[in-house]
Amino acid sequence: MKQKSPNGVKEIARRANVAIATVDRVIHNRTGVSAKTREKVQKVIADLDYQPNLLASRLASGKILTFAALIPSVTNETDFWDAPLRGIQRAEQEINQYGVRVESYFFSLKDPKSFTAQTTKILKAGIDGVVLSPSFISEAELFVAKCHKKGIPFVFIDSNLPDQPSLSYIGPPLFQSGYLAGRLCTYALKENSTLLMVNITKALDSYTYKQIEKGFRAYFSDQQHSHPILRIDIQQTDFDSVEKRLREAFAETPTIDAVFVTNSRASLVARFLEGASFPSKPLLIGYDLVRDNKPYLAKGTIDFLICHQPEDQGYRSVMALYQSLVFSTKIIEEYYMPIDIVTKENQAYYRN
Amino acid sequence: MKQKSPNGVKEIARRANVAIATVDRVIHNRTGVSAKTREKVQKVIADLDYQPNLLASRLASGKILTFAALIPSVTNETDFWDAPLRGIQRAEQEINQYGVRVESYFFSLKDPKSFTAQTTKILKAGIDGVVLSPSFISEAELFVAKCHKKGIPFVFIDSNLPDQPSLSYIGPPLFQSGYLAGRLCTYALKENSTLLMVNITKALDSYTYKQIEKGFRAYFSDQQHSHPILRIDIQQTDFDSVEKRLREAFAETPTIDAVFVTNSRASLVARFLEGASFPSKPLLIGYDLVRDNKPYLAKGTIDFLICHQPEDQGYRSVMALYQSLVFSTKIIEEYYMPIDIVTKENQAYYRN
DNA sequence: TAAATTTACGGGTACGTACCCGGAACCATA
DNA sequence: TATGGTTCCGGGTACGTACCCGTAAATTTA
Repeated sequence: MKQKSPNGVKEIARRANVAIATVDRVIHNRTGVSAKTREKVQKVIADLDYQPNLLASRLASGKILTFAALIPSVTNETDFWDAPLRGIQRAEQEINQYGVRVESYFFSLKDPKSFTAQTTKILKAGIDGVVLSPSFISEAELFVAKCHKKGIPFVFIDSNLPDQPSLSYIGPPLFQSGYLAGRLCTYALKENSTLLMVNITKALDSYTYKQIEKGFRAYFSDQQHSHPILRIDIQQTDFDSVEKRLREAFAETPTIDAVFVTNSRASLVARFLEGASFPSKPLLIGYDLVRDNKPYLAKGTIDFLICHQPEDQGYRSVMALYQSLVFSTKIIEEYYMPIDIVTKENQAYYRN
Repeated sequence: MKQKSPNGVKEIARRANVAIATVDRVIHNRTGVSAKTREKVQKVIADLDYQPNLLASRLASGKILTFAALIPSVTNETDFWDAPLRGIQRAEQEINQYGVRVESYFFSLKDPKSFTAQTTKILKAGIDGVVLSPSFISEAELFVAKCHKKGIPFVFIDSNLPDQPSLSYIGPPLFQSGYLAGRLCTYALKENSTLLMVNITKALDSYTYKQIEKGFRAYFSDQQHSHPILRIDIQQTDFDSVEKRLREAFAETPTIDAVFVTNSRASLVARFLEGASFPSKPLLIGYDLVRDNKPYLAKGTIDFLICHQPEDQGYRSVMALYQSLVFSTKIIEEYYMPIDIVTKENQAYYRN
């Protein structure tokens, strides 16, 4: 009934009067083909607008790719990295149908050595691609240099190391997200309000915080009317330390009407605010819909959380490797996540 | 070197002492297998936790699936549906590697007959699955009834027809998005402010508008202090009609401090606001980052746009069909999109 | 009990690509 | 011319599954 005209390489071989194997050589730029034959075959390929059948290709090759994901472990201090991990696993589930494995490696944010230890493991494991959070800058640089030498592609997730030969960076546009935080603060500001910016972290000097602060300040310098910005840095991440410093700050500066916490620890400030009493509660903005923040957002103590779809970051990172290695797709070098505003009202529908 | 233990059906056949064809019969619940043999094979399958190789499966079967997407065409009045279309095309690009085609059918939002005409075409085309926007309720019901009878799965996109045997609904949670609009309005409200809610549409009676309004009102009835809500319905979508009605409304009620437009036509209101003069510009909230809204958002005339990732809706709709038909994955019946808040500051990073 | 059905099952080929292996043609050297 | 080494190319099998076809066994019918 149906006249079957052979498809793919077979048809190319027929038209070019060569064997399938030769077509294969041309397609994969292998040696062992004369210039003349190569041209002839390439012409036929172009004429037919040939698209290889990836099903058949991957089936026949039988290769299985293994990716490594190197991210901080979830601790009881923060479950932020649970979301990217979920995304990574979702991606794996999707593509292991097509012969791809993803192995997750975890390190402690408190211990650079744990990071390095895992990188050693990864290099030994014979991996085809890496997703990593370059939390420790020099250690990460060392690692990706080795990857680069071995020809192993890598993508950065959540924070970037510019000027590295990474396949891609997938994460937030930091400056602009600080800028947005500025805008959101304005809803609480009166004529002579003061803004409070709080860094609760040990790693204050990181690129991340600098960019966010720049953006935040830029917003106000773009406005006609400016407000004083009080900045406090709290190196200890326990509640008592935070409370002490905040109490001092509010005592000293009673005009604070908006608080911006530059990372996911807004819940600590929220707890403080609930314990203290104010004529009118200051506006509170933070980052990330992590476990500890949720109840305070639901109660309205936290007004806004800025989020960058951490799960999707994980998913996209793995898929970027997959796209690149399997389909040779060109990958966007810097993929910036959207800047999402999460509130009490839309939280239920937010895909973290 | 490497000891090859045959995989998949071959290994099952070996262990169960039957032919591959018999294993195949069991896997696909085909007839022609004795109860005893069937059980024996099923046991082996369970023991091995066998997962069929979809690459090989789809390669061998050679079947190609065809989906239809039935959505409104982009007009010069609104380019909203451009985004879902992009998502649909992105999905197609991704899965046509695996033997799936997606054909798009367009209808005019002004003409129910064009909708019906396209459904007829689709039914004739011998389609394996349908994505549709059920803009015309009774016409859509007729169509999906026919699909259901033929065993063709369908998913609703952007708006829903409850109580239909759809595979899935993918779209916004309307009530809650109206609710959020309420919250966002409050930033502009003073003690005795009035709220203005504007419907600019011919199809006012749709489920969509009712849900949004419910949510919007619910927000204010949940607060202690309530504000009067003025609602005006404008059936003509040209600027002159809109201007006239708005002029009247603002003249009559000078206390309007926030305007909520219940669909993507906020740009019309923005244009009016820019033409008029106010002591302080009312807050303006609308829906969707469509072409016409963008400049007003950038200028700050529109303060917030609520968006529901229309491109992703298109993508997810197609993928839902794919997942269901190819992998027999169980699909979430009602997939609600997140409620995104787009402002001047984060617009550049919003993936529409 | 023999013949006619029906049921159960196995052999084998095809899907489109990857890649091994072996042979022909060509070239250089002695 | 004989020998050895390249370069170039084709045959053929494998990947894991789907499905056609043929036949032995079981069952029904005469």
